[in-house]
Amino acid sequence: MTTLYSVIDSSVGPLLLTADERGLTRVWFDMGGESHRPRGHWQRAEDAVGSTSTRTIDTARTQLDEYFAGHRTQFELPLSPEGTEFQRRVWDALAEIPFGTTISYLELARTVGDPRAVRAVGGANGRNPLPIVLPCHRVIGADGSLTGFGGGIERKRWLLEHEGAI
Amino acid sequence: MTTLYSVIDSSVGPLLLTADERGLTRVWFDMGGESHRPRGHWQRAEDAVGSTSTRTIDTARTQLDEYFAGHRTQFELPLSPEGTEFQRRVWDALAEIPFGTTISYLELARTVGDPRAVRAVGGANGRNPLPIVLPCHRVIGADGSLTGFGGGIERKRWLLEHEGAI
DNA sequence: GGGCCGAGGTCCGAAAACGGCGAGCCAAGG
DNA sequence: CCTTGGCTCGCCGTTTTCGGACCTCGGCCC
Repeated sequence: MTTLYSVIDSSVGPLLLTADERGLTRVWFDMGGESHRPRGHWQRAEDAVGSTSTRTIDTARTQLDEYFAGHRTQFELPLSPEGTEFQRRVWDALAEIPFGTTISYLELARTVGDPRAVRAVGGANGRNPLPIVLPCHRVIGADGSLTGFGGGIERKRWLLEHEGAI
Repeated sequence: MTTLYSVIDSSVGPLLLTADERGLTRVWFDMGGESHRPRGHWQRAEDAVGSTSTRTIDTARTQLDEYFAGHRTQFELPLSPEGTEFQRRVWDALAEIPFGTTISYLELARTVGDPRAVRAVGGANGRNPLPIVLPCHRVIGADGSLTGFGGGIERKRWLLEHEGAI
């Protein structure tokens, strides 16, 4: 199971994408420092044309471009996020939130099954490996505050304004 | 990083070898039961001729044959044992013990740096993933007793007699 | 020979700390 | 009154920490 990567440009800065044979594994924002640098054992997607993983990254790039251009409201590509059973349940639920909509952590917890698991849902949200594609930015505080975002509140606000959901 | 395997015959019974691109990863004795059965996701070395890993396994087979035939007293091939930093220090030290020689756990502990870490060295020895190649069988009790061996004391005795070190 | 103890690293399970929250309460300002 | 902001507390999955048990021993005593 080899991992490929590629960096693309976007309205919220460069994005580092990684994928394996099963699908897209991560989307990283450039937060400065180490986190945005490719790991040593990854291979450049450009050097492995024709592979499944490369096709996944190409598709992701295309659809993200369309999203930022305002021509796409949902993503359709193979995903392969790694996480616990609970986290995957939360992330699955994220995919159901429509473009331009927001919901609260409480509501999200409810759809996941346990309204009391609010903070746990917050945690899982914070560890979403596929921001933008899995729209964790559409989850906000019950009082309407933006609360937090792995890529920085600024990017969260930008995305919500771009979707006309501010 | 894919793992290849192959089974070879030896004077102490069949040996299951595994290797990855970096080198030999494990040598398993047949202890009966599950432990000697290849894991599902490994590939047969014979089905991947030409790869680095296959060459490693071929080399290992050849050198082990020579060792058991009495024509070889040390191994020269890429190794890739997995373990903690402490364990690797111990295993590195193992490689320095000459053919036909024995040392005590205490001496080994000393060369590793801390004479008090005797039992820890015993533990690391017990988890040596590359028996025979990394000669953990040459480590015996300070009073000359054989004490223990992952592959069974019988094999330890056989190896030491074969090396004329009994 | 047998038994007891001290030693260092690892493994494993238990317990505590930590969040991208929400509700309830209280105090201050309009 | 009503709103805001600041606290406190309970909730739940995850991560980290901590404490014991275990071990291919060696030294000491009987």
